[in-house]
Amino acid sequence: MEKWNQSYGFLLGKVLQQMETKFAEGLVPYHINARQYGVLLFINGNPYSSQKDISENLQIDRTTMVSHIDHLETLGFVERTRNPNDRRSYSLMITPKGKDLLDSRWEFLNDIELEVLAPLSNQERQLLKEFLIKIWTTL
Amino acid sequence: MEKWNQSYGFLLGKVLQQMETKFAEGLVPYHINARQYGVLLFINGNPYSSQKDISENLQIDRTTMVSHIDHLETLGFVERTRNPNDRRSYSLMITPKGKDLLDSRWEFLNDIELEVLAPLSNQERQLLKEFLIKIWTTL
DNA sequence: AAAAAACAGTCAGTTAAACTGATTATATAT
DNA sequence: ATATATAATCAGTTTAACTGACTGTTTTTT
Repeated sequence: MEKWNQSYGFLLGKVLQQMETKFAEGLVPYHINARQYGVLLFINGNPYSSQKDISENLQIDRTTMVSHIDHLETLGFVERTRNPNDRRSYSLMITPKGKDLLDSRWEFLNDIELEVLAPLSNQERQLLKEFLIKIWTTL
Repeated sequence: MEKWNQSYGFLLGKVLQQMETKFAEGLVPYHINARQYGVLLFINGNPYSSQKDISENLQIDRTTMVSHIDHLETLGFVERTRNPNDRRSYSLMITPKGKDLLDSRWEFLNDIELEVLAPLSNQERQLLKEFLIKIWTTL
C-alpha cells in the first residue's frame, strides 16, 4: 500500500464514483440523474421548500437549481406553486408521479450501496454510516 | 433524521465535497487542481508509468489525461520520455520540483482531512480508513 | 408613505471537465 | 508482409456549474 491511495479523499472519491456510476445507469430510463434524484428526495422530505432552501441544504448553485427543477417539472415529478406568503419564492411539491419514481428507485439505490459496501459486515456498515452522519452533521 | 440524507451516497458526497473544496483552495497558488495532485501522487508512487496506466488506475479518461499531463509538464512537475521498450507510450517521471510540491502540500492535505474528520475519535478515523480500504481493494 | 435595499428566481453567456471519434506512430499477431 | 491492436493526440461536442445582469416582490429605512 502506497502513500497516494492512503488518503481519505482518494478513497472516498473512489467509493462514491462507483456508487454514482451504477446508480446513474438505473436512472437512465427515468431521464434524470443522481443529483436530480437527490433533489426529489429532498423535496419529498421537505415539502413546500423553495429553490433557495434546496440550494442551501444540498449545496447546489441557485442557477443550476433552476434547470434541475425545470427538468423535474417538465417530466411531471415536481410542481411549482407560488408561496402565498412570499410571492418571490416557489413552494415546491412532489407529485404522485414523482413519489412513484422515488419509491421505485429507492430499493435499487440501496441495493447498489449494499453491493459496493459488500466487503463490509453488517456491523461495519452500521458503523460507517454512524461515522458519516457524525461528520456530516457537524459540517 | 430523514430518508433523503440516510443514504451512503449522499453522505459520502457531502464529506468528499467538503474536503475537495478546502484542498482545492490550498492548491490555487500552485495552479493545479485536486485531481492533478492525485495524478502527481500516482506518478510519484509508480514511476515510469504510462498515461494509460494512470488512466486505468485512477479511472480518468485517456483524453482528459493528455491535458492533465500537458499541464503538469508545462509547469515542470512531470517529465515525459518515450518508453524505450515501447515507443508508443511515455515513461512518466516526477521532477524534483514536482516532488517538492507533493511534499509541501501533503501535510496540508492531511490537515484538511483531519479537520473534516474532527468529529471522529482517533480510533474511529482508523476504522473508517480500514473500511474504505477494504471496499476500494475489492472494487 | 416613499425611497432604498435585500431577496427569490431567471436568463444569457462563459468556463472547465469529460467524452466521441478520427488520426498518427508504433508494436504484435497471423 | 499484411492485418490488427495499442498509446497518445487532437478537433469538436456535450454537460455541469458559475458569473453577472435583470424582474418582480418584500423588507427596511427615512
